[in-house]
Amino acid sequence: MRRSELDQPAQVVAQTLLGALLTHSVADGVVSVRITEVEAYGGVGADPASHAHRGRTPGNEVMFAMPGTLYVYFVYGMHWCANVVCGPGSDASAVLLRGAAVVEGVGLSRRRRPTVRRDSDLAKGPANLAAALGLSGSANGLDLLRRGSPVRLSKAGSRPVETKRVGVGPRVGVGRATDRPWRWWIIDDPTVSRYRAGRGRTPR
DNA sequence: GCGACGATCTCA
DNA sequence: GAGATCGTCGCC
Repeated sequence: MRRSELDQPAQVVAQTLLGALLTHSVADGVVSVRITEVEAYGGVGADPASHAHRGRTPGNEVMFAMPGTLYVYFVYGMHWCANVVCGPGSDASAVLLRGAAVVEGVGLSRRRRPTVRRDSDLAKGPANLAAALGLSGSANGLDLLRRGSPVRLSKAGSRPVETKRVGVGPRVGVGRATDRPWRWWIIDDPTVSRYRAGRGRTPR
């Protein structure tokens, strides 16, 4: 996958990433997933629901890195979530990876998620996706396009997803800017998470 | 320095 | 439908 494909607004990149492959290689082995559900988040001042909305802080600085950088953050005191930093430029927009199908390394991902029954649940939901891939804070800031990087993004061997098979709707669990249909998923795919409305909040 | 709250998940 | 669980940021 070329950097220029990611050097675009997150809403564009989000749809590009459907069907793409994300691979994490460690000493124990490799887990590779096919992305089935994504959400776009805007940059500074552009999206009240984005971590970058209020500007650069030590916690969100990776969002300001170049497109193709992996942004991993910690939520709810126990979960990690993974994002692909987008553009244009380093505008701090990003795409949250919410769902995926494990296509390689099912055994390793099952060891990371021992309670899971169905394979389709291994990387269903953003925190589960990060867990199945073994992504945590130490992967924050990695370049997903650099040759030799432990976490890689590619479209090799993946057919583009047909437009008619892509669903669109509001983001999950987001309490601000709830009117933006910035979530995309592959229709009828069992690895797409269930929709839950966010707690309502006064716009900021 | 403090406290509210969050891009979640699991189980009842 | 609620609890687990804690880092981060904004505000006092």
